[in-house]
Amino acid sequence: MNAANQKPTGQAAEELQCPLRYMLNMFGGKWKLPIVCMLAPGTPLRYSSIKRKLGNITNVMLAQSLKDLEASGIVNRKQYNEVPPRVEYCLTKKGKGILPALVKVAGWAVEDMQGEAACGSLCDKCQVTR
Amino acid sequence: MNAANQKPTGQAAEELQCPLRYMLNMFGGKWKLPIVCMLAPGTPLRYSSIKRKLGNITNVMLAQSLKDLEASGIVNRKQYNEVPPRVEYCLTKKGKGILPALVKVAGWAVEDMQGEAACGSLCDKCQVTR
DNA sequence: CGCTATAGTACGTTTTTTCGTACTAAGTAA
DNA sequence: TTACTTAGTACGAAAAAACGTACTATAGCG
Repeated sequence: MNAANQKPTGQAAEELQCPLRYMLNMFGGKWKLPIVCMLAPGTPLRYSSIKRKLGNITNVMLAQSLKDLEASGIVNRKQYNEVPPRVEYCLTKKGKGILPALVKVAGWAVEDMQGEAACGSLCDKCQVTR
Repeated sequence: MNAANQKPTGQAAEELQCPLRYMLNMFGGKWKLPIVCMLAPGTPLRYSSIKRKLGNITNVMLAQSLKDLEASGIVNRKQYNEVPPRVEYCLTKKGKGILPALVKVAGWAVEDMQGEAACGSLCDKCQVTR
C-alpha cells in the first residue's frame, strides 16, 4: 500500500530520526539486551540453551525477542532439520558491531554502581567483557 | 521494614546486577533519553521550554520523567521562588558522565541508519554532538 | 503404544506504560 | 474583576508489554 514511499511518516518517522530512539527500538524492553549479551562471546546458542540461561523468560517472550532481533538484523537464525529440532542463534556482523558501544555503556554503569553491586566481570549473566 | 538489608532481594536484585539493565532502568521508556539529549549542551532549560521542544509530551510524562531522572541523580532541579514559578533543569556531573557512552551508541546507530534517515548532526532534536 | 525432547504457537489475562482532560496557586496586567 | 502565566497534580482510560497455561509436530526409545 505504501510502495513508493519508503520512509515511515508521522510519529513513526519522528521516532526513527533520533539515533538513540532508533537504538531503544531495537534493544529496549526486558529481554533483548540480555539475549545479545549471551550471544556476545560468539558461541552459537540454541533456543533451549538461551532459555535455560535466562532462567525465567517465557516461550512467548523469547521467541518474539529473537524474532525481533532477527528482523533487525542483529541475530542470525540457523535451523537444522533434525528431530527433535535444532535451531542455533548467533550475532550477525551488525550485531557484533554494537558491542563496543554496549561495553562503553556498561562501563559507565559499573562505575556508577560502584559498591552497590560491584561485579568483577561486567555481569555474570551477561557475558560482555571489556 | 527493610532497614538492615540495603540491597533489594529477589527479582529486583537480579535486574540491578546487570549494568545494561541498570542503565535501561534509568534511561528506558519513551522520554528520558530525549530529555537528557536536550540538556546535553549544558544550557539550563525550564520545564515549559523542554515541553515545547519535545512537542507532544504530556505534563504527566514530563513531570514524572524529570522526577525519575532527578531521583537517579542525572538531572538537577533548581527552583526559583517567583511568580509565575520558574524551575530550571540541567545535567548533574553524573548525568554528563554518560554522554560519551551515549555518543558512542548514537554513532553506531547513525552508521547503521545510513541512507535511511541520515542527518548531519546526530539528531536535530536531540543535540548530542560528537 | 506411550513417553521423551525441541522449538516454538495460540489464546487469554495481568501488569506496566502512556495518554487526555481537567484542575491548582500566586501574582501581574488589563 | 477577570484573564494570563508557570509548573506541576489528580483521575481515569487506552495502549503496550509481559505473563501463564496449554498445545503442536516429529522421530527415537522401551
